[in-house]
Amino acid sequence: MYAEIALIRNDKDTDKLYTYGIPECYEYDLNKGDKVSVSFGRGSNRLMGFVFNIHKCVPDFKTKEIIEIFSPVYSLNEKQINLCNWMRKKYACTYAQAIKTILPQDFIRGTKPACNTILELPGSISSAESIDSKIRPNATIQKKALMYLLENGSVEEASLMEAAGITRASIDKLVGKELIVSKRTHCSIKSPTGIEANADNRISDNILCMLDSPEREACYLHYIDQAAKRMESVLVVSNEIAEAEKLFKNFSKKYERLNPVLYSGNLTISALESMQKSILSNNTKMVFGTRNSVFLPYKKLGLIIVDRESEYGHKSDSMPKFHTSEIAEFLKHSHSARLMYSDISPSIGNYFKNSNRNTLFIGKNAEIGNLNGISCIDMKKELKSGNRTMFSTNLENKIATCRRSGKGTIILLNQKGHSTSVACRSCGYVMKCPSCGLSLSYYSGDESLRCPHCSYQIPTDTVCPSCGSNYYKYFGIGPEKVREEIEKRFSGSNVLLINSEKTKTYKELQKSARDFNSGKHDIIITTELIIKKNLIERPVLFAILNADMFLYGQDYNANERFFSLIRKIRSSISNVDSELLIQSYDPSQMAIRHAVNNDYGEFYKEELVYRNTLKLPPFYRMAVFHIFGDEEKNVLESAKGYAECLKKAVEGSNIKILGPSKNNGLKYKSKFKYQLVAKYAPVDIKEFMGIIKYVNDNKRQAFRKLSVKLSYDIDSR
DNA sequence: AGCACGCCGACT
DNA sequence: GTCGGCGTGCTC
Repeated sequence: MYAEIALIRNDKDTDKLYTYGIPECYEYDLNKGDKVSVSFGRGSNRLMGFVFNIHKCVPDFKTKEIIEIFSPVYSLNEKQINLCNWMRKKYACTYAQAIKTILPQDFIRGTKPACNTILELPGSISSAESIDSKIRPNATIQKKALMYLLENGSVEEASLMEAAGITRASIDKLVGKELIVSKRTHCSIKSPTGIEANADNRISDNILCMLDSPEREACYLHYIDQAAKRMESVLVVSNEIAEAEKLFKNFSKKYERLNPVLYSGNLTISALESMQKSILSNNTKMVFGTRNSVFLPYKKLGLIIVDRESEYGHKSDSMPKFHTSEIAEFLKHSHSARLMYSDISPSIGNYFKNSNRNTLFIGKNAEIGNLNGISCIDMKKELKSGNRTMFSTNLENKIATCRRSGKGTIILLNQKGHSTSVACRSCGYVMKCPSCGLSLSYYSGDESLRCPHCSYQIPTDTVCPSCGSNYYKYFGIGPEKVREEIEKRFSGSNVLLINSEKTKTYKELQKSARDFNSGKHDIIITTELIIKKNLIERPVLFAILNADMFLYGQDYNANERFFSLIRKIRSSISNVDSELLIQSYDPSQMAIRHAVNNDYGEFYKEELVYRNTLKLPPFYRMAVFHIFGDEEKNVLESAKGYAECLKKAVEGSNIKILGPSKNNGLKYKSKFKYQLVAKYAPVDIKEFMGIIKYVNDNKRQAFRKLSVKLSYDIDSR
């Protein structure tokens, strides 16, 4: 009998199945999906691997034998093996990357054996003297091990390793010298891959739920009940653990009989093991978690809910860069499960996909939140009437009224610092970050200039470094400047500035919200941070000082994000006396218009036209390649080489390659990073995957030699 | 990642 | 003739 094994190595060269012989003593115990260890290469290094196939046909090359089988708690089940094969194609990733994504790290490292290895002394050794005569006098550990065997008779390998402090490799050597006899017992735990759910072939239609709480929860309950009645499992995937915890708390009482669990990344290995066992044995039929919970070994899923589908948290940032919804679609097919997406403002891409199917849309025109009034101010008119400040007359009056009536004000700004750029009025020199090339923001607190992207920071200079004049000017509105203005205009106001630098934890954010709700502060200047968490309780005036700042981003998602932001503001409002005011220099922009009318359908229609004419997703797809490393010269050279090879490979096709360009993210992983973007039509995906494979094979050695690394996202959004 | 093999120049 | 440095390619 032979097993085809995927090896766990960080190497694309060995990304294929290797055939190993199955020792006779293991033939009964070994199952597809089991974790094993094998020797690989000329050295005697052991590797972990997973069995992808078992067969009888004798290969026409030499084979080695499997060394050890591990406990079935670490195994992949049939569906997970199918998922691995699918991910390898879909994301152009390796077996090892797919397996590492599916199984917790601890399971790949874990070494609980499936079969016990029993060790004892051979008949020729019966006394301490005979041990001394067979080993060298300075081999203290070997002596300790043999003495332990002499005293205890037959022992398990693990207990000898612990008692004598001896490694497995040394035991192997002693076995080879016939100083120890090794015997294996049969596996006591049966592998769980045996019984598979009988999938009926009826793939039900998706559900897209656009309801806001509490109707949203009621909708979940309805479909969970249906699945529970059929004795099927339910998976609820949230974008972040706090959200998953909230749902878990709300739902777990009602569904105690389904033994609900909360799955998170920071569980201990023993907790993970017992959770896996409970899901495998179909004892646990309800799981709440973040994106990784889609990889648990479900027996028969009846319902998958992807909660807050449009949020970033659903996308993985390490290879393979999967999105929860992609894996959920796979699960839907392999389990014949129902799949529900839920978001008050679904992503354009997902809405588009589901519009072309028989998806059941729920709550398309549902009310969102309790907004009392929404208005839009044309700042061009303000300019004409002589108001050159950042506050329209209307806004200024409203803030004053709010202060008198005890209403709070929240000013939304997606900027940092005091001023977003600093330039010399005399020569036009603009202060820029030397590594990112972005305009430096001015921070009034410590009189510093900082890069909005990296950690670059310098003290403010009094003279221009280019021409020496002292005509510096600060452009662009940052939160610090807004605070100055407010304190000038509304004396006695207590302004709170919330940003991601000062408010790092959820607790700090909660405290800020409490202070605001209690009236300790009457005005907050913040990013969208506080809205997402639904922490505001008192009646408020929301003000967006400059909607154009959100809309003129270089990102094609800007419209979508702005529209979604307004929906979230609506949803976060629990108090009926709240209102929203949007200032813009061009209020006729369609994202603003539809956001004011709260009309997703119309927004979607118009946005789709725009995406289509500009050949953007969902009509075209973007793949992003990151080339990174610690030596800039090597990284740049590699990026250029990769781009050249890629461009040559796509010649004659409809695929377009942009770049390489410098990218400033990823500062914690590598010092330098360059980025390539490929734009392709969905019909060209097969051709494109072939090209990626070809280019990667071509460039692998060059990258390795220069210690440059590559990661990519085939379908970025 | 490590190991072997093959090619080539240097040195006995 | 043979030793060793280095680049390349394979590992079931």
